[in-house]
Amino acid sequence: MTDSGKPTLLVVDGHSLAYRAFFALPVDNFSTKDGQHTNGIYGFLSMFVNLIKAEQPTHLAVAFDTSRHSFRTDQYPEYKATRSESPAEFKGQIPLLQECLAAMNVTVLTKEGIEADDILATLATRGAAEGYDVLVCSGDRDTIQLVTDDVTLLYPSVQGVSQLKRYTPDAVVEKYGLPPANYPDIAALVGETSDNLPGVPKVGEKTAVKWLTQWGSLENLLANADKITGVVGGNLREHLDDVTRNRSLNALLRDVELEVTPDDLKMQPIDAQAVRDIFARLEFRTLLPRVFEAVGSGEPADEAPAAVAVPAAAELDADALAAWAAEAGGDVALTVVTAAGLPTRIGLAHGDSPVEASWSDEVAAALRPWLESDAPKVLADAKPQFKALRRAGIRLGGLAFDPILAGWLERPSFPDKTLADLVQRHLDEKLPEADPTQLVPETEGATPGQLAWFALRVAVAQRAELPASVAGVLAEIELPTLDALADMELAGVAVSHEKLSGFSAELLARADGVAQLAYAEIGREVNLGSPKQLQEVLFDQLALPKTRKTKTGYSTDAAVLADLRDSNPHPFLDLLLQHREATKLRQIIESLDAAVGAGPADAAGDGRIHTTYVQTGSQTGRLSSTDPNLQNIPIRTEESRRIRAAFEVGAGYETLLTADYSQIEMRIMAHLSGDPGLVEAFNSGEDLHRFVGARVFGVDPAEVTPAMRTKVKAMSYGLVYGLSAFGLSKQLRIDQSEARQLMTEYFARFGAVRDYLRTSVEQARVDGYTETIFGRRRPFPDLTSMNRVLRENAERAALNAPIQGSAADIMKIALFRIHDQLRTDGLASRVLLQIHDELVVEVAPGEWDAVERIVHDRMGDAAELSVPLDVQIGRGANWDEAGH
DNA sequence: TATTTCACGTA
DNA sequence: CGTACGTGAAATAA
Repeated sequence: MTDSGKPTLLVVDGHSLAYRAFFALPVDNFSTKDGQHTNGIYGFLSMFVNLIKAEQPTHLAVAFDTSRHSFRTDQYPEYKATRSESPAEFKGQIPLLQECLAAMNVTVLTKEGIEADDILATLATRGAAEGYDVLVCSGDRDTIQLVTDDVTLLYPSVQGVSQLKRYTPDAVVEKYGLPPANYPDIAALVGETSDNLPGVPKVGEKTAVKWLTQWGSLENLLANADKITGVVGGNLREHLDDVTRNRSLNALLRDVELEVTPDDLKMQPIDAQAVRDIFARLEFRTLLPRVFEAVGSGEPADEAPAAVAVPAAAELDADALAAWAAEAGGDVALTVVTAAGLPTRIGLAHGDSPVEASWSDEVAAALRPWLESDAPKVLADAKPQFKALRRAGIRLGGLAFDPILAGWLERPSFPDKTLADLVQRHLDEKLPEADPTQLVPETEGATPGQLAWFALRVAVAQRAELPASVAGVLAEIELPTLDALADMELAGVAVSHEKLSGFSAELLARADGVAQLAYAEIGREVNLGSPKQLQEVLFDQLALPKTRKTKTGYSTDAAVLADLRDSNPHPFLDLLLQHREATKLRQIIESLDAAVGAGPADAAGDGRIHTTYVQTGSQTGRLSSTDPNLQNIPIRTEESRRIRAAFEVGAGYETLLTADYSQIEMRIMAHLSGDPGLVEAFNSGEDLHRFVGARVFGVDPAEVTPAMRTKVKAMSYGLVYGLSAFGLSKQLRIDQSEARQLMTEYFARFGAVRDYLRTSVEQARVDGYTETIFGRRRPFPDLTSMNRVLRENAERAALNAPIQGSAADIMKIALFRIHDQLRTDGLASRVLLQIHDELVVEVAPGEWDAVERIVHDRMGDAAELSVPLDVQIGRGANWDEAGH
């Protein structure tokens, strides 16, 4: 609202300003880590929030061009024809910018065949007529014609996009000597090179203004063209048509049919979560507070009209609750509120009548039959609730849907982490949440019954839009796996504190000793853990050749140091590598040791480590493991295996069993590609790499040398990741030409593999997603990106996704079948760990034979492929012994 | 104090 | 210029 008391309408030309920002800001400083350029978006938004803060508009819209084609190009095909193609780096930014604006609830306007400036002109004209103070912000000079007492133009100066010059009628007169309405006349005479609209030769702004002042109007000037003397007079007479054309083209349309009126453009509170999401994606950090400051965080304690009345949950006693559950047919949503890993409250919902109760022995006893039954249940983020119930002695049955898992399957790249996110996305409502920072929250959070009510409605919405194949993955793979994971987390794995702490002390002593020697080599003490200080030592003090560049300098990673050691041997390098190894191992040991018995509050003191498997933790379908991560325990070096030796069979159990799939990804490649050679390799029983090496190098399997085997092995594994000749040469330390030769030979023998990889990416480009053997999908929007880095990254990931994902599916199927069968067969043995293609099982006394058979068979028959699934079993008192 | 970067462990 | 993850220390921003 301005001083005049009139509302202020701000209309912005999104395209022209983003384009200016694109050139004003260096691309290099504004790209996400996967290569999406963001400088235009950032520059635009930065200017935009400043503008909003400074001008405090009450109404707001941003207009965009739809394409280069418009009614002007219809009239005059050469219009803007000389304008060069906008850079590839810019193209993808406009849709993302529009997403940002949508998240901010800013109206974005486009219209086919109409340029953004015509939309601005229409809104400005209408707004002024309807009593608004109008601000037009555009980088196109033609918008000067819009300026009136009610319409001010904000035009970016050459210094930068954030410096906006205000054009009022007076300012226009001051700059051009004529009122705004005459500006198009000037422009018509002068012409506009950037629009490919030639004007009258030798006529610039000065002459144009002089003529127009003298003759009063363009029409009068043109009518009297024969009275103009000199060369310019002749030029004018020769270019009368051009001037008329220019004048008709540079007149902005003021009556474009729009679906909105100025009144519809009232500023809306932003969707704070959506803004956070998109900014996180674009890796904008400093912008977020600025946006919130300019337009408010939009988190409406103030006005948020609850779109839908949330039904109050009825508080029931144990018997009433049990009766309610027994009567409810169909899906019932369930929410278990937990504290310290145990249930405290429980809520149920079915239809529009949520009910709830505090957890008690009575409630547990009354509800147990229903909870353990197959009656279908919907739980959002079921695993922790499942675990809490198990600690209370109840094993939940009938898990039918989990909105969090469903959301992840639908959008694995950007999973919604909470029910609140899903309520926003699928219901477009706000889940009432208490402000955790307030001791006595102003806003009440949803009660357990209400949470269940929301979860059920989200589930209904998700079920309606989940593709059948994805719904199948949820029901047939993910939900059964969830049960198994909960049990694995509860079980934990026994780890010997004694073994760990002894080793840790040893490593600490060694690291110190090595560090002292390293200091002696360079004559001073530095922090060997600091890449920055190491760069000084290596490249300044020791003047070693510069290595691979990183964002902040030159790399000092192990591969680089090993190269450096070959070319420029120096004792410091060896000592540094030794120090790294020792400190890394020690760090791993320390964090494991801290997790023994400590762990989450709910598991303290049992001498076991309880990891958490994040079922939504990957984009391919794999699990991830956190707190601590037990999927990256060292194995490669002799020394590091001492860590695995600390993972022991627990009290009351007899031994550990490890089982792993050998070359599962290559087997999946063989299956998916149907390559006869590769299929034969796996069916022949011959060692895979020996077999492949024999084919590639044209020798007998017996004659395959270790060097040959290493090469084809690297090639085979690299294929799965989309390896290039460059990458292969680097890894094998051979010439690129030799690497290329190797690839050629390989594909000559295994051509179907290449065909498969090629067609699967092309198919993904068409579909927009990849699919595993079992129907798990992963979207790949970047496969059609104009940005080469983005596109090629997406291509490699798309190549890998069906293979890694199918392997993950197979392992999950094997895992829950083993888990389930151990229980139904009445065995006490239990699965403890999953490391992508390996399982670790704790075997109870006397159960080895039965357990080995179950594990072997269920892993072997988890999927029916055109090649066998080979399973290796190991046995030992600890993980190192059991491994192989 | 919170977030980012580098390095490095696994499949 | 090889996919998929999680963690900790140091550096950097706030």
